[in-house]
Amino acid sequence: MQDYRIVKLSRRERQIMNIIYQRGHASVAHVLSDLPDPPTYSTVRALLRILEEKGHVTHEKDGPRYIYHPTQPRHQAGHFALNQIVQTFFDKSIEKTVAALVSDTDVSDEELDRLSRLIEETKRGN
Amino acid sequence: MQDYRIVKLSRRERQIMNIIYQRGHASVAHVLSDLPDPPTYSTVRALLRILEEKGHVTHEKDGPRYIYHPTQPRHQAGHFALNQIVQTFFDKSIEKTVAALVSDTDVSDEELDRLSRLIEETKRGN
DNA sequence: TGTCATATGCTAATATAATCGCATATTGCG
DNA sequence: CGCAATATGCGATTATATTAGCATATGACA
Repeated sequence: MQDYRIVKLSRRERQIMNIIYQRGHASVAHVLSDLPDPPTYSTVRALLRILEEKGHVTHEKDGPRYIYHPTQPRHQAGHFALNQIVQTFFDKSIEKTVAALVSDTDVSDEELDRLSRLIEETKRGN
Repeated sequence: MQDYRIVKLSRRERQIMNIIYQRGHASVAHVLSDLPDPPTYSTVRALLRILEEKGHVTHEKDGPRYIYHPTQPRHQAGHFALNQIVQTFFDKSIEKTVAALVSDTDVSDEELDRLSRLIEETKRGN
């Protein structure tokens, strides 16, 4: 995986990147409001500055404020993160991972139907 | 989720926990051999000591050496980590997550068949 | 049984992360 | 226009993580 840098993030950096990925993009105020044990506004800005220096995010101006975007596309980061989980907790088994996903909470029958269809389509694609 | 503490792990702590979860349990030497940019043996021991103080691992004696085990069960930690990913990168959608899983690499038709069966069984369980 | 290889116990130093404060700029609006 | 609210720029401090070294114990085996 090209962007192995993501595993080197510190605790706060990681939390912030998660917030930005979850929202797609975010202002300082957004990040602050989503952070657990939130520090001050200044602190968040400092961390975003560092993340930008390291190349994990960029910012654009939206009127008076900065909006931060991840540099690595969401789907790519998602794939990477997901593979990590599969390796670490599910013996590299997609099946075990899916089992955990569907066993989890209230997965509706409609959702399960969509999953069936998804897998059938994948089969045909092969 | 009860064990929200896991998100507070530092970079090295996280790496070490991942190794222990991947292996199930591990000695200092195991952890050291799996760590990227490996530090010294002493360093790994210090980190394991800290993880034990914080309650993330325990150790048992295996002859002359310590074997470290996670305190939170693997499946539980896996569920938690997986949910985080689903929330952060896949809009809380199980379907999108599974799509990423099966689109990824070389998923065999046999694997896809097993997935189909798994989902059918889940439906019946509902 | 003596000795080498490999453990742990404990302590201390250094590097990095996390935090905040003050000065200054910009926007929106009465 | 002028002012309150909300930004950013920059610098400095404190907390935490990361690292390593030395002394000592334990096990395997020639």
